Amino acid sequence: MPELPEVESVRRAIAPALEGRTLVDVEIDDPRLTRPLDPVEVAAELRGERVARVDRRGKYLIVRFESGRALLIHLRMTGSLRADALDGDPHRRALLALDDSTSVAYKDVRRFGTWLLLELDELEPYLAARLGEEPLLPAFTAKRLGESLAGRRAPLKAALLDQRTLAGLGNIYVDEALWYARLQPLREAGTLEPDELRRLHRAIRKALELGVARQGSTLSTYRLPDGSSGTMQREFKAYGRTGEPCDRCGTELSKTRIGGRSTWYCPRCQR
DNA sequence: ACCTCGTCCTGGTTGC
DNA sequence: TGCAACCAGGACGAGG
Repeated sequence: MPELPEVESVRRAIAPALEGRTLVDVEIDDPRLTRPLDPVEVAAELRGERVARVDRRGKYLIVRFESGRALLIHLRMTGSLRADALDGDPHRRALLALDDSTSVAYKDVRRFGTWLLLELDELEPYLAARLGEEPLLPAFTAKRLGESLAGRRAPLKAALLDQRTLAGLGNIYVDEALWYARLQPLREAGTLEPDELRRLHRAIRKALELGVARQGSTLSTYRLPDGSSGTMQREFKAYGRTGEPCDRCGTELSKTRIGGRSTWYCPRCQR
């Protein structure tokens, strides 16, 4: 499931292939990808655009064109960008042909992913309405985290999955961060003490930075643009480890369901 | 304003 | 063995 570390890993790997290149042909096969817009029209709009830079905000990839427009790509569950045409792949949903005769393909088995073409003045409002602080930037502090959780009665797990609290955490990295922070996922989000907020702030940073360093976690479909796998799954402390001993205290890890999402935690040292 | 839940999707796994 | 039911979850909209 592409979360911040996976999207950032894809960005770093695909940026050199796209930056400075002109889209000489664009093919979009799945109407769902550009919904509610007609994929044929979006493809036509993209043709001739030259890529200035590839950025990331939360779990969004931002392909910025020299015209000022931007293509906002969200991989959702199973989307992936590949530095390859992926000819014959039944799950290829779009194909970009570049002016250096290379191709970038978009593959998405479950078709949750989205492509949105925005004008220069639409991009920042679109993102600002949906996303909180960028957790790996200096502006994200324990104080800011406290402010975004203040007064909230939802469980910590649910509050951290909300992209407006902070941008980029998904089911995996929330469980990992809460394990590092020694905080119970059902804790009421607005009740954290200053010391707990500092622990959570450090833990979020730690989980995400390790994820980026390992180029994301490959459980089934996540791949880097060259088709290789991330290795963060080897570092999991909580996610998916039902019944395994906690690396800190040895207690068997528990699995529960919070906000409709599977949640793993240590019932002894996460309070 | 805040919170929870159902929906969209497909393929792999589980259970009868 | 075959097939149905279940499970995975990011974002969004409906409803409380």
